[in-house]
Amino acid sequence: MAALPIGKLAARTGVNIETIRYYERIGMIPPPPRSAGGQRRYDEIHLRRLAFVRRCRELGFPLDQIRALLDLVDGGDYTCAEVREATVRQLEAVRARIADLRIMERTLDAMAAACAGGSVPDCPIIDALFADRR
Amino acid sequence: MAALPIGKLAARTGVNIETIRYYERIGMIPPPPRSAGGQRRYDEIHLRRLAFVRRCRELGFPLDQIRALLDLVDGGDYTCAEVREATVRQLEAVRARIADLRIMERTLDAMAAACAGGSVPDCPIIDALFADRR
DNA sequence: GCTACAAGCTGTAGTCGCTACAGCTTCAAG
DNA sequence: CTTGAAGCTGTAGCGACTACAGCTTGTAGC
Repeated sequence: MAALPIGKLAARTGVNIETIRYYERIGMIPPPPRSAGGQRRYDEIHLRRLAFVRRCRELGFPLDQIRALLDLVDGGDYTCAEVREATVRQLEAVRARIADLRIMERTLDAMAAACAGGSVPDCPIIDALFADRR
Repeated sequence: MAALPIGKLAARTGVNIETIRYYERIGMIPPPPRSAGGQRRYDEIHLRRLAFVRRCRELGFPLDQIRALLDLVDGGDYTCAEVREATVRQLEAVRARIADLRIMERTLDAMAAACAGGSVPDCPIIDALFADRR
């Protein structure tokens, strides 16, 4: 029924056209059938799958993990535990990244606070950046 | 006095050898003098400068911003306000990134909580990933 | 002085996840 | 039937490294 050209698929999933073609090239999504003239024609299954990839990307999953997830789903014999495993691992990765960034944030904030921001050439930020850590 | 070969510089700054050569190639650090046989020999000035770059990278500054910062310092006529500007902008970038990641964190956490993790093949995480946002 | 072998050299290619062309062809509305 | 939007392939670029391969140099111990 719905035979979406790539532009419509892009509009409906929020995934860039170039990115869709890229995903196909690297095997993230299956190659769709083509029109007589060679243009890609997508259906609801492609839409669902691409939306899944998009959703995972928004949650920070790397492409190879998404591929693994899709393989699980495609296999049909996946267990909830396997999926939960991947999710928890990703959650931990996100938390680790946040922890890193929070250190950066505190340091930058302290540096900005130490600096009056005047037109004097002697800046405590530069001093801090040049200072040896540890 | 101190004529450090690249390996020692790497050890003292915590910057990978390959990365040091890369920084030189892209003009982040000046090319050092060479030994008779063509090997790089660094001094304290190089050490300080590389440590500065390292410190900025740890704080998440992109290389071109670090370059701008170094240009400011090299010019000698920088003002505290300019440096503070760059720092505050970087702080904002870090905070924006944290905000993004916290959304991911909450979503992943909710998904993991919704999932019992049993060996049943019907997984609420997969359902959530396939569900339309909005 | 000689011998090992650690350390350094250059240049190129790969990583991740896209994004941006150039130069062409096809589709679909009027 | 025309026209302009949309799609096609293939390649190259981004940022910030990292990892070779295949060679040369430096240096410590004898």
